[in-house]
Amino acid sequence: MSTHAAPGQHITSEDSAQALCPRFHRAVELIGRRWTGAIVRVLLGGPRRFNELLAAVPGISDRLLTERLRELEHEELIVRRVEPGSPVKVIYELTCAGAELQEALDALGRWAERWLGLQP
Amino acid sequence: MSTHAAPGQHITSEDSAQALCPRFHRAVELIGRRWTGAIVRVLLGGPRRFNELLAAVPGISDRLLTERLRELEHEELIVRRVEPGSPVKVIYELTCAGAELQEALDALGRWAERWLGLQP
DNA sequence: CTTGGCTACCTACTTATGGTAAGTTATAGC
DNA sequence: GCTATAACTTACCATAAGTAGGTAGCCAAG
Repeated sequence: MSTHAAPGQHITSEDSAQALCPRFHRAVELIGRRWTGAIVRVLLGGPRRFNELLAAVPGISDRLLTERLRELEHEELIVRRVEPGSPVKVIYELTCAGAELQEALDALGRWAERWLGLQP
Repeated sequence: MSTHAAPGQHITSEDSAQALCPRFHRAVELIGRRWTGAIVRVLLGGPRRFNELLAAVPGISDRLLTERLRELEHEELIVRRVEPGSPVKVIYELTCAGAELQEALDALGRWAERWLGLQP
């Protein structure tokens, strides 16, 4: 098994590409991106406005929140809804696909409760 | 778990710091780091040697694999065992804590099967 | 006894991603 | 006209990831 293909060469399906389910890989890369899991978890609690998310996800910057929301929208895990008015309200909520991440995120949450101490 | 607010409930800046369980946050930052989820998932299939992991996780470089393995070892999700011999064998396997990620990763895997297409 | 191969790394360098701060547009209140 | 708020942009710098190449220890072939 020549794993590491010569410089510049691409890894082909022969070599190990199927060793790990590619959909799982995509999923972990997607919700694993910094802040994404946290954002989705907040949205599991119901629709939220931009600034509510900013407050609910401690540490994230507005730039990154925008970026992550765009990505999630593109992946169709959330929808963006604009309510016109005095100051416009932009509301984000989970799609069906997004909401179904609950089981996985809850399982991860339970694991974290059990195994992760709190010392940083 | 007290993490979720009821649908529609308002999140204020006071509770924002605690709005998202810090352990969950650590967990998602930990297994969300690039490749980490994939590595753990391979190890759920049993102990693996360095080069076996390299082959089983398509796309990862040896440098990053080393780095991720060190991190996982430090977090006590895996143990590193060296078997002396002609060419030394270095074997990585999950600790109890690591093995218990199975539920969460399986749930994510099921979600990915259901919702993620394959087009890259 | 030198050459080449294997395993499990390490070092240096380049590119991509994340973080910080300031600016923008539009509307509203004073 | 001045200031505020919401939801972003833009510009810039820091950190993380990707790539290339090298190393040490051992073995077996030539």
